[in-house]
Amino acid sequence: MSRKTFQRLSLDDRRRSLMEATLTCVARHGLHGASVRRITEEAGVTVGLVRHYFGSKDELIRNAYAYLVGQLTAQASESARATEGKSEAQLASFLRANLTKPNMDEETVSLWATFIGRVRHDPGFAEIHRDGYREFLNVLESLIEPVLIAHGCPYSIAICRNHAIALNGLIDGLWMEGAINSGLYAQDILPDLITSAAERLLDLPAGTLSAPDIPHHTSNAPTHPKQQSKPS
Amino acid sequence: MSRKTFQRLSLDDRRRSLMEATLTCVARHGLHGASVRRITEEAGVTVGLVRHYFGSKDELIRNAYAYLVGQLTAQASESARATEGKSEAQLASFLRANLTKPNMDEETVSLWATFIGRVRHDPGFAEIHRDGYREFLNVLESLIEPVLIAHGCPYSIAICRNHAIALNGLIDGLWMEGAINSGLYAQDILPDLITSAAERLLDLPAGTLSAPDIPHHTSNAPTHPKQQSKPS
DNA sequence: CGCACTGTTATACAATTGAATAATTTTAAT
DNA sequence: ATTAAAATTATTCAATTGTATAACAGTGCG
Repeated sequence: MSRKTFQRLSLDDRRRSLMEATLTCVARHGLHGASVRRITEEAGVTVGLVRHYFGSKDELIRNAYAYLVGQLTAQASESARATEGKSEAQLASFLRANLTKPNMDEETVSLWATFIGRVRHDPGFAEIHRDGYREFLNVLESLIEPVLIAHGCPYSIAICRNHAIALNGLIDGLWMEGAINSGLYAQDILPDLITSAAERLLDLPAGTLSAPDIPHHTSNAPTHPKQQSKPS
Repeated sequence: MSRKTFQRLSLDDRRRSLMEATLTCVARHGLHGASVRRITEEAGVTVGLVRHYFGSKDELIRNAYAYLVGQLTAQASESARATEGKSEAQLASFLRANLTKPNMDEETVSLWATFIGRVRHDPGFAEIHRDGYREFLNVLESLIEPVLIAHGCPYSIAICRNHAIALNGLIDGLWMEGAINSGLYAQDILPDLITSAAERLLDLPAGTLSAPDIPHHTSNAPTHPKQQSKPS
């Protein structure tokens, strides 16, 4: 009857390991099925560590949520930052990043929704969500602004913000429904769909955001390959 | 120690009562806090009835979810159907209905998100969600079609469907973020924002959807004096 | 090498959970 | 008014939950 041999991890490593195990368990079994025992088993440790590192299970879950939100926005804005070239390309890259892997992932969306359900009841969750959302809006605004200016669109802070709100809604909605409703339509259509939709939302000429350089191959558009009617 | 006096309810009434109590409890305490005991206490009965009417707690929750989804789409499409006049007005009415009370409600959105998190793990939830989503898309398509035709827009089944997908994404995203993020911006702006956004998404002339007849200048009514009556 | 520190394991415990069963009351038909 | 069937209550039970506590073991410092 020897004890389990173990390895001491640094504070950050152990905390991250527990948070990731939490996300895995919530994704697999839902919030109600993510018990401390399952989480710690997933992380390969025993239950005591939750109390040791996070004080309580709730605090662990809150931290895991913040960890997830951080990763999501970081990945998308990183994708924009990594795109060289004109501001249109960066905005397009950001939009597409939200509707392609790894962000566009059923498990991730499912996780996100599960946590959103707790925002209303837990002030800690509310704060995490609000901060994440605010940052997302800010990134979006900073990407929209130069595009509007470059095209001589009517511009003001209020206009820019409203565009960001609408665009964010579009991203979120397509992201959620698209990831969960795999089956009603192919997810592949979403990146092209959102770039074209964004052009119209921002009153940009058609084609501004789609394929300035790279051919995005709008796969199979059977009958009407493109709608380029521009009513005056 | 006499027993609790009780009243026999019809099968439908009792079932609905239990489903509504379930939604109330999930909204108040989250899924994990909606225990059979709390639910039945909310409904004013004892725990045995869950087994009697639904067989298991999971089945009760599934039914409550279907009940919620049904109410949501019914209310929105009812709002469109009740609007007399041109097809533009009906579409506008549908859009606005999704972003005003009673559909635009933090508790409702929170409920919806909580359930969405289970869609991935529970085939029963998945079916309910898919059916509800499909119907929502269909309603949207049937509202978009006549508007496109009336304005001589390029039209095909594929185009119409893509517009419905985008518009549905916009609705869902604004609905969710708007309801939960009260504080970052006023929810009042959303109805106008979505009508104007929808005009651009569908390539309609500006003003087509906004205020054809009715001035919906929703003067900032701080509190909603009238409680939305639940369909009995 | 020895020793203290603390990360980690192991175990215990009270509370809560969903479900099952038995007992009782209401309702409606006769 | 009797009676049978169904609805509802009351109670029990095993399993699981989150947390608390004590014992152990890996690590680095002297």
